[in-house]
Amino acid sequence: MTDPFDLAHHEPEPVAAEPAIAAAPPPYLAALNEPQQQAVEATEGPVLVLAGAGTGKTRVLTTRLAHILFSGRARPGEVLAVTFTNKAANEMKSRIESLLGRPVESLWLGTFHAMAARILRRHAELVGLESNFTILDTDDQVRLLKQILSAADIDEKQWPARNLAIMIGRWKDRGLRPDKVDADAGGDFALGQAPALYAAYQQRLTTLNAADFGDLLLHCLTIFTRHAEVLAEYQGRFRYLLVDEYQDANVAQYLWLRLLAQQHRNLCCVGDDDQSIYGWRGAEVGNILRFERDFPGAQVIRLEQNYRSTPHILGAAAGLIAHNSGRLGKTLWTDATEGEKVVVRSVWDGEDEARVVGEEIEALQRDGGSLDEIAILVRAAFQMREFEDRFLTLGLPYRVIGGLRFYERREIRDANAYFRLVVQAHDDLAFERVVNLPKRGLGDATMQALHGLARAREISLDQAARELVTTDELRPQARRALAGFLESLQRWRQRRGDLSHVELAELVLDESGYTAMWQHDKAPDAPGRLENLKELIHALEEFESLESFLEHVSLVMENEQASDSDKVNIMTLHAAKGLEFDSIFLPGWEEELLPHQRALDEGGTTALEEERRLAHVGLTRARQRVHLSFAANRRVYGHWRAGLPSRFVEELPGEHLEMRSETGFYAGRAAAGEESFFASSAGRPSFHDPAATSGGLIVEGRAERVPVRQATADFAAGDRVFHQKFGYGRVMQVDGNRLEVTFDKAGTKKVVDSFVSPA
DNA sequence: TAGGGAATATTTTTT
DNA sequence: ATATTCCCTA
Repeated sequence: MTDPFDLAHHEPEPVAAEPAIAAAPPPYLAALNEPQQQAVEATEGPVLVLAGAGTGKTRVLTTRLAHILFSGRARPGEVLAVTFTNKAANEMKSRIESLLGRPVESLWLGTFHAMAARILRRHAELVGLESNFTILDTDDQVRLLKQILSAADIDEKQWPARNLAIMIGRWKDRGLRPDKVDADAGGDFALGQAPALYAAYQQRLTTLNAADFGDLLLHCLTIFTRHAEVLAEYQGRFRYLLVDEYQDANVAQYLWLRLLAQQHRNLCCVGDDDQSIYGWRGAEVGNILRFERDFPGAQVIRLEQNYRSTPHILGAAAGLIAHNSGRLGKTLWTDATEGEKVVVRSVWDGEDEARVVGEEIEALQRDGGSLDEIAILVRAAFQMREFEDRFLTLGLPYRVIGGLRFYERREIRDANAYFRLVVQAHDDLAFERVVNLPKRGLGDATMQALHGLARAREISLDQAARELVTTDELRPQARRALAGFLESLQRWRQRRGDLSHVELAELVLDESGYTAMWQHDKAPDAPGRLENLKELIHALEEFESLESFLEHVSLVMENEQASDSDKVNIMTLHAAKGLEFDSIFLPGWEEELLPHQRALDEGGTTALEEERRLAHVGLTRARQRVHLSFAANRRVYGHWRAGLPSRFVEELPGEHLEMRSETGFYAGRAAAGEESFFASSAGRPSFHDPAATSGGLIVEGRAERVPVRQATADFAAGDRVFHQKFGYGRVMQVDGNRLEVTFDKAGTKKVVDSFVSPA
């Protein structure tokens, strides 16, 4: 009620002016197609917007929100809009502001976790926390669980803390508090003690005044169910709720939304069941499939006009995803002209694949294409290296998207631990992290003593340390070091009043010796770490206080990606969701890699369908062209393995494909006495090569040997050839069946012609 | 306490 | 192959 920015007040057209608006729709509506308009205007009651890839989902979401505000249906503080990533939240915010033509501050717009944290800070005492509770990240969690495992005398070797963390995370995803977890839910983890360990972990978190990511939602649920008046407050407040990427919501998030939406029932969820690729981290496709049942009277609006891809790409994607069952079903269509067919190519191995992709990219570049508009989407990170290697030799600029985030770096986490300790003296995890960093000569013995005292007295490590230095318990050296550390902490805490938080941060990093530690480190990455620390200080400047910065770090820190010069993008298929590029390369469409073997092992058919959706996401990222490829051989963790084309290749409708496989290629292998890639396929799913009709490759992937194409190839000087061991090269001289070949990489060699094939 | 050598585990990722 | 993590010894 005290929102500083009350839109309804400033708005020249209050609710009474509604008919006039309807008669002449505002410009932002006119720019939308029919179903998009419906999705924007269906403000009342539950709405599910099924938005296929490239159908203008974000546009609908933002316009809908703007429409709700413009029409005076709600003030900014009465709208809750949730996303999964900060990137999505930021994008939505800036687009809404540009639609409204002014900044909006009081909106509840952010990630599920940020919004839940905001609520939880206000009512923390209801779940036994203080409002300044610490938010632990995955790393802290695992450290804590390690302690709990060792306290319970469980061999961390046999039952890794990380696995327990994942297990607990999944329980939290499903909204299960320790008392709700089945006694046998943990399987044989630590001989069935997992649920008890979960309870101990929660106990410990409360003592530490800390919450992990899952708790943010879970504690909210606890508060909502146990304190009707608190729930009622938020239910009354949020007149309209919007949810992005609903297919990614887990059960806890679903319950959270359902509770909050109960009073006004104006819940609009936007999502695409065909893009659900996060089941492995708790997302429940069931949420979106059950929407109409969960919210009776719900309208379902389908956005099916695709503004991104060509008909061939959409056709290929549609044919693939049609193999999934249990879909809500959408048929994407487009006005676009036909465009290029999806290029499917077989290659010998990963290196070959990278070479071919490199060539294609150079060709695109020659035709005036921008590298920024090209992306290589891989299933697993290890596939990236091959491309990086190749692009380095070609001098082709690239960037890798994803990977370690800024705040996950060790030095940043260390620095933050110092800040946390200054702000919150009893942050034991932070204390432990930095008490001996840089080395102060405080080892196991000291820590044992500290922990013992802290546990016995139920006090924090900081307090325990203060007591311990007044006794003779520690060796004089350790005692002096610990006293010095405590003195520094005290000094820094006192200076919070007279220094700005930025100056204080610099002082802490400096006086603690942390900066000096890296300055003296001769490791090659030390200078980079110092750079990062500088960047951290720089980032601090944008915040009012250390506290607000720390909240930002744990919840809202962006994955800064400098959009610098023109570069090819390399990323995983997961990281590509929500992005689009002119040209997409999809390497590694092989059995065991694209339907990933581990996914299949763990999740069976469900996982297979998720893998298929992943492939579908890959295809639908492309505006103009897709080149996909599979390799006959791939080096996996140092071992060569023969592979089969992915079953997904087979599932693509042939009319949208163009096969480009070098004829005679595999024969060359067979002739050289290698085990053919198809020959190794006995007992594997059979593979029908769509090229069989056009390219004269292998027809059925049965166990028989590929017919040897006996040297129809007479080589002449100047021919490009390929050799299994030496790679590509050019024939310099012919002497009977012996060739002198200058290889691109291996230099000049004499080889027998049956060992090379035409390239 | 530190540093080296062995052991281990390598899908996907956000908060 | 490789990177990280862990354990043990000096």
